[in-house]
Amino acid sequence: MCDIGNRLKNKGLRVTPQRVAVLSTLLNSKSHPDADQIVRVVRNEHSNISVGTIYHILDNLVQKGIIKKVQTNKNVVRYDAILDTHFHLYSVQDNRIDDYFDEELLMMIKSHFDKKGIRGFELNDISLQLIGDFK
Amino acid sequence: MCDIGNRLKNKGLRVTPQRVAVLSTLLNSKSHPDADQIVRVVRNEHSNISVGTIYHILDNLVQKGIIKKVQTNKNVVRYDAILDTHFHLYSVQDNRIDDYFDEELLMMIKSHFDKKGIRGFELNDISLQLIGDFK
DNA sequence: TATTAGATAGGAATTATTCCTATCTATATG
DNA sequence: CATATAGATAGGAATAATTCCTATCTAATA
Repeated sequence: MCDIGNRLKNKGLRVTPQRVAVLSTLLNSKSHPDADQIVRVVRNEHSNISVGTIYHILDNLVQKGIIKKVQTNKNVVRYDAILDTHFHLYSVQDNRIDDYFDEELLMMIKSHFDKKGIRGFELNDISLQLIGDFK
Repeated sequence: MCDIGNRLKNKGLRVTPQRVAVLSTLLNSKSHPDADQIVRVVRNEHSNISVGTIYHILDNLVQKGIIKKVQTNKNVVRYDAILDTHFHLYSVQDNRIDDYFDEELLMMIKSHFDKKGIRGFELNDISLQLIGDFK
């Protein structure tokens, strides 16, 4: 059984062609697509998969911690198949979100909070967007 | 002329009761409301201000740099009247977003990027969300 | 291979936002 | 202070993103 099947099975989700199609589409995408973009790619290959199902599957995958939602300031939700904490380069102009891995910065921020913490708040995850323009 | 009037005028926006109501509502709010919440508060006092106008005004204010949009992973846009770069405590459970000011951390991150930069990317702003739970 | 809990298709419903245009008004100017 | 007008608003229709509904289907267990 392929890796994608295992990811589903390990979290107690049945392995269906629809879920495999959605998850592999997201794994193959570098651009943090929204649901509509995922729908278009998935239905290119499997024209019979319904839109509602794709939304439903994306929810499943988020609930089970197999994928994550990406923060935006638009009224669309975008998705990310990379679970390890990492950062995002966010270009407003071309609506593009790229991954940005910076282990040094991540350690710096983590140790900052390990030391001082935040009164009244239990920190679980860090989401850093670097806003600017690609050149 | 009050401070709110000046904020508008300085950016070349006419001072109208509608704009004053929207901006002062946002300034008085600590919770980074979405448009619908702003609509409800504004129309509590001024029941004749139309919903479309409030959306339009929020856009104006963002365009002119008088307010900012806040990143979320829902399909609603939320707003922030504080312009200085600061961070957000983000609780998924109760859908609450609080401000978090941490000058030390901000300086740390800024100087990190002053030193090393990001190849192929011009950095303009930093958006950091601290995800967890209030206790 | 039969059973069934869980998944999907397809479309309707809902929610958030944008668009449209006739009417109105803040403000610059005489 | 009266007025002209560029810009703003009201109200509702239109669009976009997502969720909901339910009859049907199927992966996986025994």
